Parts: sequence; C-alpha cells; structure tokens
Amino acid sequence: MGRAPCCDKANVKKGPWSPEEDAKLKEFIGKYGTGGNWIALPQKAGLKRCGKSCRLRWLNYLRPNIRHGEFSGEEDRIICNLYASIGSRWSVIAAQLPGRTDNDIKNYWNTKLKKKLLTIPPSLQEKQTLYSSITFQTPPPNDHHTSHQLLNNSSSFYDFPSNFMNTDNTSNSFFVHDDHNNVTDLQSSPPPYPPLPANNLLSNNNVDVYENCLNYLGFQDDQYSMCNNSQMLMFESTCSSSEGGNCNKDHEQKQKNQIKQEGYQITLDDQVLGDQVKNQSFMIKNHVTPLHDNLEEVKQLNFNSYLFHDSDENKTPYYQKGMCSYYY
DNA sequence: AAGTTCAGCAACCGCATGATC
DNA sequence: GGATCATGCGGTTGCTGAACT
Repeated sequence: MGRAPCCDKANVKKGPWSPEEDAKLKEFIGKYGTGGNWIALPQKAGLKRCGKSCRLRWLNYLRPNIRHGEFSGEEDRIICNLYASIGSRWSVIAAQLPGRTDNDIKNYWNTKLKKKLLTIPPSLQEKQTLYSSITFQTPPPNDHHTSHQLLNNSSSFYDFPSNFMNTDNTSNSFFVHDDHNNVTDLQSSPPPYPPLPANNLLSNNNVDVYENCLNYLGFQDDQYSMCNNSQMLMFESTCSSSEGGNCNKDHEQKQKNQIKQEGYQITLDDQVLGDQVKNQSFMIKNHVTPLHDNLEEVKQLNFNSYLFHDSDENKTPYYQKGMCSYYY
C-alpha cells in the first residue's frame, strides 16, 4: 500500500498546458490568490488539473516577473558559484536570481552550463577564470590587502555562516572561531585566504566551497584552496580512507617533489584544520613562493593534473591527483 | 525529402519536511 | 507522539523542434 495519490489521477489532465488553462489559472489567482491550498484550487478555478500541476505552472511560468531566455554571464557566474558552494539546491540558487525559477536554472545547468564548463580546456588561463569565479576575488598584484579586505571583496551573495569568522575593522585583525569558542587569531601569520571554513564547518554538512564544482569537473575528493594575497594555490588529494593520516606524509612528499620539479618552492603545513580534515588531506600553508620573478611568467605555468598511482594495503589502486595554479 | 539523433525544456513523480489534528 | 495531509524540492521523463545524415 503506497502513498495516497494527491488527486484523482483518472480525472485530471496531464501534459502541456493550453492557453485557455493558463488564462483560467491566471485569472483565478489574480482574483482570489492561491488561498493557501493548491489541492482545492483547480476545482475552484474550473481546471481539470492536479493541484501540484497548477502550482508548478504558476510558479514556473505564469506568475509575474518571470524571466525566460538567455542567461547572462553574471548569472552564469552566480549559478556556478552557488553550485560550487551548496550543490544542487536549485531553489536556493533561484532565490539569488530574480525572475528565474529553480526549474529553469536546473535545466540550464543540466543542458548548457555544465557542458560549457566541462569543455573548458586544461589551460591555466581557463582554469583561472573558473576558479576565480568559484572562489573569491583577489586583489591586484602587489596590493597588500588585509584578509578582511579580501573578504569584503568576495562575492556578496555568498553568505558565510555567522560563526564562520569575525573581522575587526579597526585593527585589521582576522580570526576564526569554532563552536567551542576556540578563537584563532591569524594576525600574526598572514592568512592565505579567501576564507577557509573553520573545521567544524568543513567537516560536517557544509560542503567545501570548492568541492562540488571541482567534482563535477572531474576532480575528486578533497581540495582546499587558498590565496596568499596575490596568489592562489589550489590543491586536492585523494587518499584511501583506511590510510588515515599516514597517507598524507607520503602524498605530501610526492606533491612537494612534483611541485619542486615544476619550479616552485612551497612550504607544507599539515596541521591547520583538525583531525578530520587532516586525515583526508593536507594543507599547504601560506608560503607559496614562485621561483620566477616575473608574475606574467607565473601566470603561464600550469600545474594541472599530477597523477599519482599507488595502492593501499589491499592492493587496490587509487589515484592521487594534484592540481594547483597560481593566479592573481 | 525522409529518417534519425540530439538538445532544450515543460511537466511529472516521488520523497522529505513541516503543519495540523 | 503518531498519523495525516499539503507543500516544496530535486531528479527524471517525455515531447518538440532543430540539426544532422
């Protein structure tokens, strides 16, 4: 015995709406509103439709100020940003795009935007564009913004959780705090941000800002990114879950070696965000030093897709893929 | 020109959640 | 606290027209 149907399926019309039906629904809602009861509405309005169908038709097509047609570049950026941060919560994304419906955005994402992003060639320039869109704006080269200025420059529609961090405008100090009121003042070591969520936020239901976007682009698992004022480094790693923290040193060394081969010098720091994160990944702290003096040259470097092939204790192959790029 | 494939989109379906009794 | 119902949401389906062979 399944769930009771929401309406009498035998007596409701399905399929595309006719102009007459649209007019009836529009007129009825114009006069009486929805009355807070979609189930009863079709009968009152003289429609042989399911209440859910009426609701959908109204919300996605008939209600005032609906916009159809081409999405702008700005809308693309917003969708990508939000998808990266919250995933496929289309209604939330739609709320940021006046006149757009969740259905529209979902369709647009599935049919166009996703493909558009997937076809981005693996050149740094393209990646930079994408990452800048899914992360945060960065200041111009040689402009020593404070971290909270970075935050202020970040996309306005992305609201960090209220406990994510505080900034102190008077002293330029910058700190994060977690649910236990453990406050970390990052003033003494210049934060490499755009902001990383405090570990309690990273480790539970809060999706890493960057994760989804990279995942759907074909990258996997954990990646964290950071920006050292004019530079940003993105990294990801995939570790066997059973390895816990042990894999990190190993992979860290590999990544370090790999990066050195590419002409960069980095300082790794494997603490930062607590056990859960540490066990899955490692952080590269804020000292990222290009060995090249010329930023233009740096800009051209492409660290895309280091691929490590290894195996865990069960001889199951796994991959670790590192990726980083400078950008400013 | 006819048939086939593909992309875009409207609409449906079923599940999750919240409100009410 | 549990049952029932309405609503909202996201995944999926299927229709339509355009593009391709």
